[in-house]
Formats: sequence, structure tokens, C-alpha cells
Amino acid sequence: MAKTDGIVAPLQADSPEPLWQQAAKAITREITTGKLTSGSRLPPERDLIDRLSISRVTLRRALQSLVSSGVLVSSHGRGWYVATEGHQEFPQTLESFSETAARLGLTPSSEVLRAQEAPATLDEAEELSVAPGSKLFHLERIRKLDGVPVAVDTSYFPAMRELNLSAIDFSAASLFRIMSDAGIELVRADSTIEARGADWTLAKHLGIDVGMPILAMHQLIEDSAGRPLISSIIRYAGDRYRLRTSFSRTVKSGG
Amino acid sequence: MAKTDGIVAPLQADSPEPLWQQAAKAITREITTGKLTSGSRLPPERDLIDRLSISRVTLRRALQSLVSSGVLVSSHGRGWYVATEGHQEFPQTLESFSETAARLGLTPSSEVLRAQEAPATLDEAEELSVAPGSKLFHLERIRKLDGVPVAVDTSYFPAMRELNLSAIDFSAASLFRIMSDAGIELVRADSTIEARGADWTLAKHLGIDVGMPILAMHQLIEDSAGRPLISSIIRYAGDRYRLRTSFSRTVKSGG
DNA sequence: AAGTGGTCTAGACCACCCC
DNA sequence: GGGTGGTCTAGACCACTTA
Repeated sequence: MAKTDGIVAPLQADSPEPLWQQAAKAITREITTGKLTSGSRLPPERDLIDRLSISRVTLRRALQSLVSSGVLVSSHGRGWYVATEGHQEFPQTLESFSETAARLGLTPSSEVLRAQEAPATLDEAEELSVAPGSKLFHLERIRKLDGVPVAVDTSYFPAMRELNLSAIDFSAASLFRIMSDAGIELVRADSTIEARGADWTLAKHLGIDVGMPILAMHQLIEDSAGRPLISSIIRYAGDRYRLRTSFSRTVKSGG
Repeated sequence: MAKTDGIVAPLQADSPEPLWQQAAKAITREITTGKLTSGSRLPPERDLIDRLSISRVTLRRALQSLVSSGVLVSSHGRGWYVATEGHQEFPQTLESFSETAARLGLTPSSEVLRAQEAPATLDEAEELSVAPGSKLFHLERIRKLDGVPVAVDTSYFPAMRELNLSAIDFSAASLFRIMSDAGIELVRADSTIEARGADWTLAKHLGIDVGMPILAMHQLIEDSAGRPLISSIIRYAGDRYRLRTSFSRTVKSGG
């Protein structure tokens, strides 16, 4: 009975990170390491609170956060289940470039046009809430599918030392992955999406004519505290890409 | 001191609706009726639990739900505030046409191009999971802001009897409102967004040149059981509209 | 120091599922 | 009936803000 076959409990109460977040991560870890497979049932809540040494309310807060990230689903009277690929709800999550590539069976690649530090202009500084003139890292890449140019991605963000930017091969790296590895959590992206005509530069990079339709998405990506961390504009050739997402409508007050 | 100047408490424990939802609605009501104005501070949590006769945990669940719908914001140590226009977080759902109009202070209107029943084609039938040849209602409208044509909205959906379609003035009606009034809940919309060039018809309706950039969003709107109910394509003039939303990224394990 | 939101607990009761 | 998730409570302690 001392056999803790499954989720264990190294949660620490003195950490600045709330217990429920630690619990959520502990559960996620069981899934990513394969100890809990897709579609399988979790131990009952009353077991988990013992193993994790937290209260049921706290555990449920962790479980709830995993529901809203689409990792778990609950079934009243039956139990908690790891979300299956098909059943996976992605409320408000945009399919990423590499996810799209995988879905279509195509190989994604990048051509780096620019990867350097530069002092922030007034506009850039205001957008990211940093001091004008402070160091920003600018990254500009052509994104390709099976070698065909599909989009131009232009991003900038504060050149934080812990990112170790000089060591990175941006033709392969994912910006989200880099940030995540540095312990920086990106949780929200305020986005605007519009259609424009291609300007000369963009037309050249994408191999299309000037004036052809371009799908432009601007995102201001924030951490959990709402601090803006990355500004990004990605411009897709209109006839080569399509954004996919699934919106869920909020249940407004019963007017 | 018996003066309950503000939020009162007609919550009923025997209702099928959870207490925290009732509480959330009660608070929303105070805002929509103007008793709590934009930017103003709410009474402290420990007051509210007395007035509403609920526990603090339950109240906080209600408050939290209003945060995620962008109605309230909290400030540690200071209090709860009604979200202001400027502080307004991006909608977690896609901002609707009329919501956008309201945000910009413009008057939305519609010109009806088509509003009639027609038998479903094979493609239409497949998309909505109905029998080919069954009655679909087709609605096509030009959407305007302050009289300026901004988009063409083309939708079709099964001609359900309970919708009472012949009695509706589609130049003013919202499709979502009609469905909601008929007791039909629209909860999810699988969406694709792309940029195209305007064809001749669209150019004519929007008063722009052929080939100008168009932002086209296709939505397949589903009820809570995942049944497709409405297929809709809305095509915006690229230089007159911009979609706004806020994506949340799943918090993956801290690997 | 007082007031306020943020986190957490232990325990209760209910509704649903399956045997 | 026994197991499971869903809701709710009363009370505690902590962290931040304001004076």
C-alpha cells in the first residue's frame, strides 16, 4: 500500500507558486511522461487529495484549470479523463503554424531575414511597456510549407539575458518554445486580424504580385500578469493559408 | 442601516441554477441597470457575502466568472472594479459586428439581399448534416456602419418552424438573438479565416474595386451537442474592418 | 494598522453513474 | 448502495494597499 504507482506529491507550500498550479503541473507531467495516457481515467479526487496532500477545493481548482486548457474532461459520477485527440476542445486557441503543417502532412521550415538587437523606438517601447531605447530583439522570418513561402513573421521582444539568444538557430526554433524553456509563460494573445494588399517587400518575399490579398494577424502576447512580452505580426499569402480556430460563446446573463 | 443601497439578495438555493451563477447575474444586473457604473468600486467581498447570503468561496467563483467575461477586474488590496472601456480586455469570444459598432460608437444597419427558403444542395446538406433537398433558409445581408457598407453576410440554416421566420425584419434582427429567443443555444463556432480578392458581385455590394483585399470568415455554428446549426460566411472589406479577439494559450507542463 | 483581495482547508450534502 | 464529480459553507492565514 506504500506503492505510489502514479501521481506523487512533491508540492511545497512555501513556494510563491500557488498549490493549485503546482498540482496542475504535477498532473500534466503524468500525462506528458506517458504515465497517464490519452483517454484514461484519473484516480478519484479523494485519492488525489491524499497523494498531493491538498484539499479537495484546491485540487478541483487545478483540475478546472486543466479543463480550460483542454487537457482533461470530467464526467459526473464516472470520473476525470485525459482528453482524447478527437474530443479535445480548444476553446479560443489558434492552430499554430507547425500544428497546421502536421495536420496537412507538410514540412514546415523558416528562412531568417533578420535576427538582431536594436534600441526600441517610441512606438515599440509603448507597445511593450519598456523604456524607449532599451534593447529589443527583432526576428523576421519567412515561414514555408514544403519549401513554398507562405508567410512573413515579424516579431520583437525585450532582449532578456536569460534567453541566451546568440545560441539559437532561429530557422528551426519556435519562439514559444524558447520562452517556455526560459521559464516564461505566455498565456494570452490580444489579436487583430485583417486583410490587406501585399506591398512590394512582402510580394518579393512571398513570390506573389503587389496588391494580392494578404491575411495579417497582429498579436500582443502577454504573460499571466498581463505584461506584454512579444509583439508579433504574421502576414500570410491569402491564397496559401487559412487561420483555423473554434470560438465558444460566453453564456451572458439571461437577458 | 437597513438601507440596502445597492446589491440585494433574491437568490434561491433550490433553483437548478448554481448559486454562484445567480450571484454573477445579480451583480451584472447592478451594472446594466446603472447602479454600478463603469470604473466604480464594488462593495468589499465580506459585505457582498452578507447581502447575497452566500459564502465567500461561492461569491469569488461568481466574481471570477465575471472577470473572464471582462465585466470586472480585481486589484489586490484595493477592491473589485467594474471594467472600464479603456481597460476592457479583448473579448474572449470573437467580437460580434454589433459589439464592434458599439465600441466604436457607430450605428450598425443591414440591407437584406436575400431572405428565403430553398432546398438544400448536396454541399449544404452535408455541411449541416441534413437531407439533401430539405428546406434551408438563406439569408444574405450587407452590413453597414453609419451607412457605409462594410461586409456581406451570407448564412443558411434549417428552416425550423419554431423560428417563425416570416415575421422577422432581418434588416434589424440578429441571427443569434433569433435563435436564442427560440430556445436554441449556440455555443461553439468552428471558424476559418482567410484573405481573398473581391469578386465582381462583392465589389459591387461593398462599393470597392474587383480584386481588393477581402477578409472572409466562415463559421459553422453548433449547439451544445455539437450539431451544426448555421453555416455562415461573412466577407469584410479589408480596409474597413478588423477582427478582434484574444487567444489563450494552453498552459503546458513546465517541461 | 486596518481594510481588502488571494489562497487554502475540512467537512457537508447533493446528483449522477454503475452494479 | 457505493463510488464519483458538483456545489456550498465557515473559518483561517497571507499579501498587498492605503493611510
